[in-house]
Amino acid sequence: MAGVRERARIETMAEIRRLARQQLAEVGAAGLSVRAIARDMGMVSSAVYRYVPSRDDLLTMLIIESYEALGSVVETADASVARRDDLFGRWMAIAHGTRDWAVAHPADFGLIYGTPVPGYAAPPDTIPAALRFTTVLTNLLIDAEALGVRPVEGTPAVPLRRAVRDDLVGLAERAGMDVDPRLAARGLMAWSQLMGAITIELGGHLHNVIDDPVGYFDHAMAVTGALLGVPGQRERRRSRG
Amino acid sequence: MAGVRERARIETMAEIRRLARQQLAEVGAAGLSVRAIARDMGMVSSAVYRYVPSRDDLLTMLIIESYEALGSVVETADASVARRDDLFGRWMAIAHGTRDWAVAHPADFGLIYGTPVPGYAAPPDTIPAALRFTTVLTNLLIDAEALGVRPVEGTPAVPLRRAVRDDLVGLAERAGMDVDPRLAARGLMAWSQLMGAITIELGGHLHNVIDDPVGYFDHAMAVTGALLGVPGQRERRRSRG
DNA sequence: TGTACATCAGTGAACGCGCGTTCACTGATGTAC
DNA sequence: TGTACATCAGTGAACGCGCGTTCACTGATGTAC
Repeated sequence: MAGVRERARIETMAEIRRLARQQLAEVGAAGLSVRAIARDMGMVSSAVYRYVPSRDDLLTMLIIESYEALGSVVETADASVARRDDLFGRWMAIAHGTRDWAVAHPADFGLIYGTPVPGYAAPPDTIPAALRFTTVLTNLLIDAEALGVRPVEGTPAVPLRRAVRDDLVGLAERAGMDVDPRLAARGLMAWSQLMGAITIELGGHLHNVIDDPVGYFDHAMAVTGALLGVPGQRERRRSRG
Repeated sequence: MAGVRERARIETMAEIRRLARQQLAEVGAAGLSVRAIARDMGMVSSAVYRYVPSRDDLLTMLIIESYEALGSVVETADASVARRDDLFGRWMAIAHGTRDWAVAHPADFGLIYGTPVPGYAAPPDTIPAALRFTTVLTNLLIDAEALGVRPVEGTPAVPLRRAVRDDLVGLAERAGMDVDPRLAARGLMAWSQLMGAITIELGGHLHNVIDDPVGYFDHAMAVTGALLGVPGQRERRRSRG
């Protein structure tokens, strides 16, 4: 019957997380305060310690949750594209999914991809959660390789230094990808382009520059997709017609 | 004779800034504390108020200084390339200059391009300082346009939405550039790719992925440069030979 | 060159505030018999 | 179904700490005559 106590505990826990997240948005990670949460809940501060071992653990919890939330959003976005060989469509869905989430939850995005909080080292528990996002991208690369995409076609060929090549081969191996290191490099670049575009927008650096941030983002991601070697609708339509 | 008093004042001011910057690195922007600075200087906390009107003004000072420092680094990097028509060389110098500075001063980089501190709104005084960096990039675009660079050549053509096109035309006009909006878009993208690559590296997201971050960065920026339409050494050598 | 006054760097105490965390406690909810 | 005991959510006080900012002050440095 899920006991009254247990149900209450779950609800209280959820409330703590909700208020913590709200505080994150209002005062930032460094300002996150156990006492403030207690105050918002109409509790005495020590009561919160029945639910959360310490402030740092609370922060870790929020980080993991944010990774999970973004991971889930991106998995859904990718999965929403029915034609699995529409790599461009999948890339655009992933990119827009990420941006939409980041714009809706800027503080959460900042928590995981923003300036690291000095003195706080994210514990290893966060790694699996963080992998959800990158796995979606990795799978896209694997499918691209399987479909015979080569990043060099149609986009500039830039040589890869030996050391970087080795890094990328290692990355591919660990991820179980059998992928050309150049394609892997393009994947990483697409990732950082995505994060960079979002970071710059959230940082307000497009104010008075771009009034249509979605439009600009869409364009930038389309170019990035092309750079990945993933043909856009236009190109594909042409090559089919 | 620059008066003893005046010289002392300048030195003390410099010391405050130095310690503030050190604190920034150690505890982050949110943890920046007037009292801690005073403590480090062996002064009483109220003494600092002879030099700095308030904590927020101190933060603003640091932001402006960081923009100036980065701007200066990038101006120097760009100027260090003797052949002004070597657009690729200039781009690479700018990119590496930015990364080197960011790696050497991660907290300062975070202050200006990292997660915004909630509740703190950068005053307009920061704008001119921020423009130093973007002006260097803008000039590169202007020179690219003058040299007849068209982003479409050799890199994927992706159509620009009307609204974004208008934004970019406006941007170009305000910056005094007579530049194809597509080229302007590529310039913005290069900027966000640059910032994204650095943010991701500083955030530790390349740990256990890339052991040679400089090499990877160099590759990524070379590809980005090609995307800008700026021919790389290799291509240029070939087209010359 | 010497004196009288103004400037200003730095002191020390205080105001009112917030923080994380511990601990002994009360009283309600759950469990075993 | 009823009683005895165990569990556990939440209390309230306390520890020791840090913060930004103001204010009346002392004493050294600078300036005008």
